[in-house]
Amino acid sequence: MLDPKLLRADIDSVASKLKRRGYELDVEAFNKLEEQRKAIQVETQNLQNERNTRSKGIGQAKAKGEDIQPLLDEVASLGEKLKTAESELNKIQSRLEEILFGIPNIPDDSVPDGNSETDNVELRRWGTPAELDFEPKEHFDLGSAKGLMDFEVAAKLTGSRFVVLSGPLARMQRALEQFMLDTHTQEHGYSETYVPFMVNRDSLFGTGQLPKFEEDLFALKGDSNYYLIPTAEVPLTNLVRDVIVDDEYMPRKWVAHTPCFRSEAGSYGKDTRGMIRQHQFEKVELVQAVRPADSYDVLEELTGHAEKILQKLGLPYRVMSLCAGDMGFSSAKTYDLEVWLPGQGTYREISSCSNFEDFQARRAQARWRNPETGKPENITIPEVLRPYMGDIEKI
RNA sequence: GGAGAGAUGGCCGAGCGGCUGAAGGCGCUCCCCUGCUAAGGGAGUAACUGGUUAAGAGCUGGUUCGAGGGUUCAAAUCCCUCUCUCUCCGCCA
Repeated sequence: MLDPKLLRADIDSVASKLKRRGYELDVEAFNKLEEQRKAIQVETQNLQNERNTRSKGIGQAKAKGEDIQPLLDEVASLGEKLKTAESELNKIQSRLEEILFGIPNIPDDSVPDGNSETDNVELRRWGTPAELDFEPKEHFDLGSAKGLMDFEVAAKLTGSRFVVLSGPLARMQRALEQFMLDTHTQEHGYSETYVPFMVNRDSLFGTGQLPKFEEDLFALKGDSNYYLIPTAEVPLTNLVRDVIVDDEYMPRKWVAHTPCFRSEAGSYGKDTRGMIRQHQFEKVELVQAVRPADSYDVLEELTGHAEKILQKLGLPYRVMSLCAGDMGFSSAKTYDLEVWLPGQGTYREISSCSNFEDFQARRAQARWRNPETGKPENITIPEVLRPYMGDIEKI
């Protein structure tokens, strides 16, 4: 959510920046509502003030043993007036909020113009796609041929857009997860984190999936408050929801491996073959909470961390700066990493790095200030697990 | 699933429906004292937000004692619903 003060102070420039991403802000409507809000809020607070001082007076009179009936008669009509004013104020404020929560983040000035994918700007390439003297196959042909990747049996178990991996392929997925976690924790300074795979509405609201994108989520048991996470970004970012942290707390660097669940509503017919657009997939997510002034440097740094993984794996890729019209709702600037897919003869998105500025923080009421340092305690690791944990003996 | 207890400021912990934004303690900040250390004395110490303003300075309002409703002139205090935490019993693919 944008800073309401920014909208009050300089709505025109906000509107023109939002226009770059194809969002039309109704300036006139907002200003009008805002004017009403101000008038009614002042009136309401005046009435509250009157009630407070009068009630105090009644209390004091009673304490002195005076007759309070005349005073009670005086305030008789106050309650009704206050109630009316308050409900009017609530109505206007919730309308303002509705507008506010529906406004996407402002694209940074460095974000290229454009409306769609085709306007994204390539920044750099790494690696060269191999020259092959044979016809490369798609991953699903390779996997299916070896009997290690089975979409049919997954469809039987659940439905379309799921997969069963077997033997070395399942193990390779695990190896990738481990490799990424180890690289990010040991070389890039992230703190490994295990989080719930289900979150409540407040958390989804904090990162901006709700209220607008409910249909992209899997909810549990109808009207329950539990949703499967579409990305670990949700639990990780919400770690600091409603929290005021100390300056020393920053920067915070989290990495988590989780399954992700997406309904892929609206993408029917797209990428129906293979593992590219599944309802369930594994992801290693990086999230940093940093001081506002550092956020753009950190975006570059974090993108570099993601690139490092592809470099170590020897996978050619390119870095795209998404244009204003192609960025996600909460993002102020986004880089996509696109990896070369020999079977498709093209680069495809594999990773996405965004700076949300204070958009999510404000939504989630995450602020910074005071620290809470816990004392570390030693936990002995069972011997058989040590090989999987870099041979350390204690935590 | 059943029975019970609880949720108050950075932390601990009081709190008869009005004079409690909240006693007391700890912590923290500043000052005094003490040749170091320890101790002692004094003062201060919630957040958010509206209006005003160039202002995150000041002034002046409002809101907040787990959350949401309600009763009342007045609610941390009374009533209802919900969430979470703790204890005991049951269940556990």
